[in-house]
Amino acid sequence: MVTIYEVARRSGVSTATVSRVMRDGRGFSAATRDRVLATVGELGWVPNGSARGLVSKRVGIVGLLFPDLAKSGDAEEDSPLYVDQVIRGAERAATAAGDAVLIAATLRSSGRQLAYSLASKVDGLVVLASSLADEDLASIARSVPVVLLAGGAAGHNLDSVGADNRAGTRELTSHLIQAHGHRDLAFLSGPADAPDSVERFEGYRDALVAAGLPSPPAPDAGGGFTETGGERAMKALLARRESPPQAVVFANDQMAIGSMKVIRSAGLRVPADMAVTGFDDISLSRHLRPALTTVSQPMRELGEQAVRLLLDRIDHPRRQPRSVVLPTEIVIRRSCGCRRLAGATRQARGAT
Amino acid sequence: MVTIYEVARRSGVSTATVSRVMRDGRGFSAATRDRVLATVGELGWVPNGSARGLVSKRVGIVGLLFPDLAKSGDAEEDSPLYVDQVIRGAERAATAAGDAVLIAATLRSSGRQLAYSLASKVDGLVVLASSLADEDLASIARSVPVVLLAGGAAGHNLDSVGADNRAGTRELTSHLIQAHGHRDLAFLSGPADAPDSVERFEGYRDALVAAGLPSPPAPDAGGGFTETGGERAMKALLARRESPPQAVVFANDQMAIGSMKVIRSAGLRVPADMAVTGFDDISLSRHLRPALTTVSQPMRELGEQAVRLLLDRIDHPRRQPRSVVLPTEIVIRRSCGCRRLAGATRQARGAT
DNA sequence: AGGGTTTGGGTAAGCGGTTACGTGGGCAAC
DNA sequence: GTTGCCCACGTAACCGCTTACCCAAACCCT
Repeated sequence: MVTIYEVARRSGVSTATVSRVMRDGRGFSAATRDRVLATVGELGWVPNGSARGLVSKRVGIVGLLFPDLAKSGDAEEDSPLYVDQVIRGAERAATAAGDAVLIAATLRSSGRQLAYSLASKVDGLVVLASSLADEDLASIARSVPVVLLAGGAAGHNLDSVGADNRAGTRELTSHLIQAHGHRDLAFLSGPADAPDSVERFEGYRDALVAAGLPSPPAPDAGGGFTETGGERAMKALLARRESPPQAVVFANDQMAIGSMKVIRSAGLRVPADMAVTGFDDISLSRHLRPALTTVSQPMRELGEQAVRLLLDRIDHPRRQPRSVVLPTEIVIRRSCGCRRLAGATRQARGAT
Repeated sequence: MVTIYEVARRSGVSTATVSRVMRDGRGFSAATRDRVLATVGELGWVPNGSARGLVSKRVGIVGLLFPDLAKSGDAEEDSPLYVDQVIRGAERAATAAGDAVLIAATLRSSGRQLAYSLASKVDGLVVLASSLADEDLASIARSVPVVLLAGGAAGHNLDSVGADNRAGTRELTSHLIQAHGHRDLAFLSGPADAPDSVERFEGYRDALVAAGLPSPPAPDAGGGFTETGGERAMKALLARRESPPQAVVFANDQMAIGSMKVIRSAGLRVPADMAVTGFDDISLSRHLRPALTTVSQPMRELGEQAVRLLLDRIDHPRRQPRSVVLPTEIVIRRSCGCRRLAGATRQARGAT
């Protein structure tokens, strides 16, 4: 392994000069710079990041922790596209800042271990909701900067970024009520502990209340944030009721998609017999037949913002924690019963 | 920032003992261990990864370099799901081995810089085809272990993993010819420099030749590996010919999907007027109407294998480079004209 | 009882960079 | 001819761990 000493020796300068050439860009002549750079190229020297990180207290890596749904039981194909987009966004923001992103998926069981292992390798951590038990999150946050993504910032005094779930679902549900005249609705939730799902249910309830309909105490059924989760939730819903509701609001797109085949095999048609909506606007939803009416949230931007907040936090450790809420937007397609798509989307800004 | 010295002092032991407790698990009494662990918990100490990496010559991080198609021009939504799956696979294999994955997307322009920046932070690199110019790849590979993913291992003497593109496309094309009796086919390629695309075209040609049809010198048209790429390629194809071909073999799913609307607006129906096939079997393809006949390749496994090869290489620097080819499998759905799905898939093992 | 081995644990030398500080030469200002 | 300053560069301490080596006490055997 070639080191800075070797480079210095071969260039006839000290290691300090080599280091300066590689960094600031001052304190040496052009001739020296060229000589050093030539040696570097010749030797193929790559400065050791650990050594650099050790002295500068900054490794140029941010971590992204997310829950691995696929691993924890459900089918492979159910893996959340949502996370992929967030990863992409995080990568983009980090690269733009000269950093890189370290990713790790937590199982319920291994979360704590993994988080600590990550923490030792990064300058800070972006933690997606439900990747970590609350106590582990709190513990980690004491030793490394953390920003929370998509929920649950409540108890912890941390930076956080999320989408306006509540306003989005409220707008969407209102559309179902006002534009389509539905009065018999149901909400099928994601995992009980997912803050996203909870907020979306609240938006749903807001809309019902605003329309003078009874306020449901809890979601009608629930499941994972996955296709099979949606399948199960829909089965449970149909089994529980004598007649199907006029419209079903799902906590996310994948659940809505998963429910489709259950609906069909129950002899029902979407949207004629039952309107169906999702949340996220994953790319698949647009291609579906009927195309899925849903709420789009800026998944990639979520990842970007989270990393930006984190980098800012790293540079300013004692700044007041901030909370960023990105707007969502309803996307009207066919599955709600709409036929024409003019003026189809509109932004849902909440007052949360 | 709390260090091992602080932990040692508070526990009344030396740093050596703290280190031993955190690592091997020998050379200290149970009482000492408990005392140290208690202090660690109390202080929330996380060992500094840089310091550790500096002495142990191993940071426990592997890098994954991939091309960012979205960034480099085409629309956002065209981003390759394929890569996301590879990332997940890599993450899984790395986590299983106690490592983590650092990801970075290269633009054409910034590739070299980025690769070096990554190289300084990792123990090794998985490089996806077309993330790096050939010369940069060679240069990087001299200073850090590299395994190549999905192509182009030819010139470089590196470990590599890929899917059996050629056999997959051959089987699929043969199906079009034999089962459906098509004799007028077209192939629409991905980026000209993508080894995957080239191999798929070769498989296509193999099948034509095997059926006694003329061997085309080159793809009928091409584009990026994206929806808009498919759109453009299909437009070019239709513009160039008097009548549409009976079947079109695309270099990947996203292109096939992108072409659908062009086909429809040309007044053609899939598969009645034109059969269409893809490659990859992204999750979207199953949900399409008509569902897309395609070749599935184990994207996640590709990522897993690549990381495993890499970790192996890191442990054994002078082992002979290996090349792993994973089998592909044709997935018969509706877009080729098939109506019944019995015995729908079969593995395509090549002799490559 | 004496010598060898094991056990528990301390000392300190690095790992490969960065950077505060020091130094000598050249040059402008007086 | 001094003095003072800037520039280009070297010296060496230090970042926070790991581990080779050393040592004392306890244990075991003949």
